Amino acid sequence: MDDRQTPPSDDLFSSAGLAPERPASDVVSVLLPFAVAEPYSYRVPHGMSAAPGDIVQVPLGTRDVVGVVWDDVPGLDRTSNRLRHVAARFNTPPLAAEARKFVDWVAGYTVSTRGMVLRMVLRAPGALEPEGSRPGLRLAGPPPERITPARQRVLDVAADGLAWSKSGLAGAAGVSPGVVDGLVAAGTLIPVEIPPLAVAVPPDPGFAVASLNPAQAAGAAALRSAAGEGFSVTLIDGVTGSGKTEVYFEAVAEILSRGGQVLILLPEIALTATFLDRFALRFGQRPAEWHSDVAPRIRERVWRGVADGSVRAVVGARSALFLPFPDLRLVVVDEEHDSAYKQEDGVTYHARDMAVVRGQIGRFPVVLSSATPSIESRVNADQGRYRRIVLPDRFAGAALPDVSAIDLRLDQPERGRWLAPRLVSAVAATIADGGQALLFLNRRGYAPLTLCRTCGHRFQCPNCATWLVEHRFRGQLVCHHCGHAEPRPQNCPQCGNEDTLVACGPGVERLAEEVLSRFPAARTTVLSSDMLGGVQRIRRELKAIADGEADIIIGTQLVAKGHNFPLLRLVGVVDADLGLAHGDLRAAERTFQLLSQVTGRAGRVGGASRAFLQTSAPDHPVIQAIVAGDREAFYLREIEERRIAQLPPFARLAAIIVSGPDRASARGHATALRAAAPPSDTISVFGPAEAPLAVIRGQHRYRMLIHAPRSADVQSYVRQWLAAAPQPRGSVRAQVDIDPQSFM
DNA sequence: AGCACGCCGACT
DNA sequence: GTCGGCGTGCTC
Repeated sequence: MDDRQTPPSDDLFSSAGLAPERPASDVVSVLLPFAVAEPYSYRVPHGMSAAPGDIVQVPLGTRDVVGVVWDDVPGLDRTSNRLRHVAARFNTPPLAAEARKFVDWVAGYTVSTRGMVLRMVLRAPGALEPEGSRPGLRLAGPPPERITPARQRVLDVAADGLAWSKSGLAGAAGVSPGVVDGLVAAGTLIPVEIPPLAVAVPPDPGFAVASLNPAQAAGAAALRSAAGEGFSVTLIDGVTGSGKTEVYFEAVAEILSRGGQVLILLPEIALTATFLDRFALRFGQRPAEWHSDVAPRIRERVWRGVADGSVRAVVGARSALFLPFPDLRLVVVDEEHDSAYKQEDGVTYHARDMAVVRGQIGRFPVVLSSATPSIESRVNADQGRYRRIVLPDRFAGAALPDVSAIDLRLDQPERGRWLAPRLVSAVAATIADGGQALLFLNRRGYAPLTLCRTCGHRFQCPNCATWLVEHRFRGQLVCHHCGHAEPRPQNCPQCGNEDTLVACGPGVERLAEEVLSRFPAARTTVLSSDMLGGVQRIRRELKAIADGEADIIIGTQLVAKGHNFPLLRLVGVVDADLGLAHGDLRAAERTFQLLSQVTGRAGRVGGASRAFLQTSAPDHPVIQAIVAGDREAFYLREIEERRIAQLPPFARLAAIIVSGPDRASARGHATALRAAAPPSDTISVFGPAEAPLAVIRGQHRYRMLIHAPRSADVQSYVRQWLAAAPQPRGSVRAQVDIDPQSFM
């Protein structure tokens, strides 16, 4: 029956004896954006062409879905009666071959399906429809017979002859929309179509060329020449304030002047606002912005602009790596060591590593930048796989702060207080002198644990194996893993006794309480990611601090990252040991990075500055390295320890996390999986063991860890294993995490 | 991802 | 006796 639909052209070919086969474009592979293993085959209708990269709509079951024509040879041949027809082809630029190859590669590496990776590419659903023009008004007709002051104001505003939206015009003239309607009825204003807004004006590489110091200039020259040489990775390694951004901006300028597209990745959304301004100062225009906080309409516009090449520069979070760039020629990964680059759910990938792969596929340079490079990148640079640009000095002679440890065993805070006498007097001296002091504590809320002093009851999250954190300001007990919140009761829910609940340990709110009682006259600000008012509020507070509107800043991790506080003279780390507590393989590295960053906040511009680390382990190598200002000591030691223990980057790790609605089902499947692990001489499997955070959001979790030599193909091993193993049943899940960063 | 198909509790 | 709960599995 399908034979009836054979295209006439085929008959012509066959009758002429020219082509024994029908044209291959008859049936195409279409990759669909969900967890199907392989692309599906569809027939291309007459009069439609469909080539790899084309974005199409195809029928699937009872509905139509969006997919992308892929490069695979179709799995079904044209005689198959399962074939259905491509419904439509979108009038958008095709997904470039480089981007398709990237999707395939990421899926292979992360042991996920290509469809799931494609889903990350197609994450701006409205972007495929052309943006409709908006209705507008323009001054064109004769003036109205009756003129009123309000009408005159509208005419004055519209005298520029440009197209205005109705509300825009009314607003600018200070009149109600009714006045504008009257002028439309009079024929004075005529309706016109306003074309869609351009997303971003192309940045100008020559707008404000920076003056660079000799080290920066050398680095910039190296990056500029790398721009024409195909794939390379360069690590810019320089202390806080050494001007890394200015250096890689020169690489950006070089690519922009060659007409290529540029992507700059940042780990944190809160950082992008100031960064966009900085970009605009150098290039005259803000770049396009891409992260989860961008409004859907804008996202669509950016997606479309990237796809059609009109957007030349994007600054974004890790997901920006999956934008449909047709001509990407440079990726910069700023703060490359940051753990926010690791996506932990869905397709688990590390954006820094995937950026390097993207460069390899597109044959263009990748730049990694950090004041505290990851051990992985540092080793790659040491071994010559990455180039390295070292920026040794701070700008304008700004010195790194003088760091000392305060041994909490000798210099104890009073009971129920968290600041040691030495730190208190340093804060007092700093603010008396007109300087700012930052107290860093990486714990949100008031207290990490609340218990009843009579019966010992502890408040636990109903969905997670965690204690509830008291947030006194909100009057709630909150779980930091699932968001569960309940009011803090007056009486103990277990024994019923009144006023017996006590807060244990400090959070930033409690620290603020202490600071207010010690320094009642000081202007104190608390900065925390859960602050009321969200990202906007945080940005305002950061600016106020930079403008000198605070004396004492109390902050979590948020304050450690990339914000410039020019007046800061003193940094006090309230609990320097916090990150070292749960000794996973990256604990030392992460603590080193965090402490370097937070102490580096002080003294960016002129003047002596100090930092104190409150610690119970002043002899710990990480603390010692920070106090001595000896980065190299830390790196050499940490790299050597990894080598001896055969841990990454000297070996490969992968994790399989089995989760289920109850402990038994999770454990049962994990055990069954373990039993199915293929034997290997070189690859070892450890576990299953209950995850350190055994329950999150009601999901009980077991972990297995796979350890393999660098040369091993872990992905193939895991794929074979999972293919042969029993499939999870019910709501049990098994998730693969290649190169795990978190072991919780 | 949806959506249908398929087997077990409270209702007209 | 039926409506509907969502567990399971398929979609070119």
